[in-house]
Amino acid sequence: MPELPEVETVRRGIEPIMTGSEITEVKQFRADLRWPLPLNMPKRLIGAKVTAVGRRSKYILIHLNIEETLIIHLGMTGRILISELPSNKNRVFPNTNDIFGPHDHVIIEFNHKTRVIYNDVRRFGAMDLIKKSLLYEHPWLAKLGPEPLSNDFSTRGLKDQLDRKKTSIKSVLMNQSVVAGLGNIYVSEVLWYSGISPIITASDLKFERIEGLKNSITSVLLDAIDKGGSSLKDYRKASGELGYFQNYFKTYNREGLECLSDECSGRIKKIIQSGRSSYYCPFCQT
DNA sequence: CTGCACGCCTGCCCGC
DNA sequence: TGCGGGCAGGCGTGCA
Repeated sequence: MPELPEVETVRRGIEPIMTGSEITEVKQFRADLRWPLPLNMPKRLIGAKVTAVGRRSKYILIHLNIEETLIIHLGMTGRILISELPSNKNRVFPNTNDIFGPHDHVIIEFNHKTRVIYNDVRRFGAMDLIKKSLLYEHPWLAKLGPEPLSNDFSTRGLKDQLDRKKTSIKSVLMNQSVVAGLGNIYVSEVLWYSGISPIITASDLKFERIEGLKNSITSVLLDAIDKGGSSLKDYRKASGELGYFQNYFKTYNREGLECLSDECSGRIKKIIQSGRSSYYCPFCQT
């Protein structure tokens, strides 16, 4: 589910409450999500202090004052929600604040009486603890392409990648080793803003069009982050609020509706590429 | 090597 | 109303 803008929104939500805070308790309700959770995770985390909350692509990085960093991935339906711990003074039994949902899998509590709940219906998410010095050699991170909102992302670099790909631009932009963080929604949106058809072969794109594509990637992601990401079914901000970028979709979920480009009278078409839906305007995306 | 179908899970929506 | 099929924001595996 969550793509770069949603993950960044969650990161910004948890950053102020986690940074500088000490982990006082970790409750883990199952041994695995998509993969096994780190062995003895609660024991390894309790007592550690969060030094920073970072992000690489769709992965949240919880930096700690111990030798390990916690990596969190939200998969398709993962959420991170902040909630207050019940105060002992007002504690009643049963304490409704301690009744967790069936999809709450990990709870991390902090010294200032706030807790963070990891909830994931489909359990495609994952967590791992890895030594700081090996963080970017982790299999999840090692092969990622440039961060699209960093200086590592350039038209020239993107062109070098596209030139070597003989498949559709849609599939290539979904490939996390080409550029990190895009998913099915934002690839559709970015291609609409660039006027590029999702079915065009990546290596056929000329420099000028790739420059437009690169600029669209940057501007769409920044705009989506500004709007708190896109809330369809599962995604929520850490505060529980909805993002609202979905109200600005030009293509995604708009099959049969009119193209929103000026002076275009086309309708949005839905096709399947590599098993995933692509939405585009056949008239103004060429 | 590349590209792609598949599976992992649960829930929801649609058509019959 | 009930039920089966298809679909969903990701990603690693295995095969051609």
